[in-house]
Amino acid sequence: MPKVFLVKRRNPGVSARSWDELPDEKRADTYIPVSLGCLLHDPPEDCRSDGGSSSNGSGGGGGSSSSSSSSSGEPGSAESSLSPRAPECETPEPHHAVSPDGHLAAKQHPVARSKIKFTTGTCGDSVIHSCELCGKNFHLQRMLNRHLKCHNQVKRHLCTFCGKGFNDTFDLKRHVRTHTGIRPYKCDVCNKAFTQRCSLESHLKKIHGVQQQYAYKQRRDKLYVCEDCGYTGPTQEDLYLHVNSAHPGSTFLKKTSKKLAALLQNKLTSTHQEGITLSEEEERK
DNA sequence: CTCTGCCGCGAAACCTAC
DNA sequence: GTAGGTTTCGCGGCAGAG
Repeated sequence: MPKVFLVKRRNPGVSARSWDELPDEKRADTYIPVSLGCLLHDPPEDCRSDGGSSSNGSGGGGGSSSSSSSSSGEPGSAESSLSPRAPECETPEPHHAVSPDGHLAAKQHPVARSKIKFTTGTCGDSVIHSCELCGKNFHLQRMLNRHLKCHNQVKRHLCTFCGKGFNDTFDLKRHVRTHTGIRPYKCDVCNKAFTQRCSLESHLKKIHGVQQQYAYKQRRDKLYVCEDCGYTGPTQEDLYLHVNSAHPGSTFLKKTSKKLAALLQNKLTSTHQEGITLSEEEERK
């Protein structure tokens, strides 16, 4: 990645990974407090409902980014005023929870990183729905609705390990891998493993010179990952069978839609039956 | 039709070798 | 200090579930 993008001011002499030990005024101006204290002390329903009081500011803006802040509506100023630093509820201690499979949680301190990206305010030609907060336009109302979540201080999906909040379940799921150490994407060449596909692809390209055969934004073959043990399978059925046998109490099984579960169970029993009839036939021989 | 989960992209922050 | 690789995550697009 070109260093030209690394334009954020850093707090001299202080590792960003110990920001949570510093008072806010000593942090970089792009710091977004984790507000874990609030998360831990406030009733969860407050933190998890949309439109509630402030909690986690990450993603809500308030920082500066050189890359994409341009174009209509002065998004930078809009977001800055929108998201002043949230009232602090600092985390003096990492939340040492234990994951369902016994991982000691939060060996690392929770990290409040400033990942503020400004939107450009442009989104195609047929612009209809406009965000009043940052000026970004959307061609569909539902896209605007979803976008509005990113301005919301309250994150609906909280990490059980460190308390960090996310707008998206997948973002949370992806984040949790940093605690569980599950790295589903393995390099075939050197066996190094990564938590995200793009990390693997970046590695393959830079280290091994392997160019991906996918077009821009083309979806890759889905990899089904067991978040309990890191097992990966090529199909959902494969993963279901694994979880069913290895982690019967897994939330994955509860979350799997009844329709799909029934489908897979049918398939499972039918293959089981096939196996029985085959063995019976072999016995007759 | 809306909501939600998943995806890929891009970028900031971090790490480490030199 | 610099360069380059890695980690992490914000967010728009898309597709499936409800």
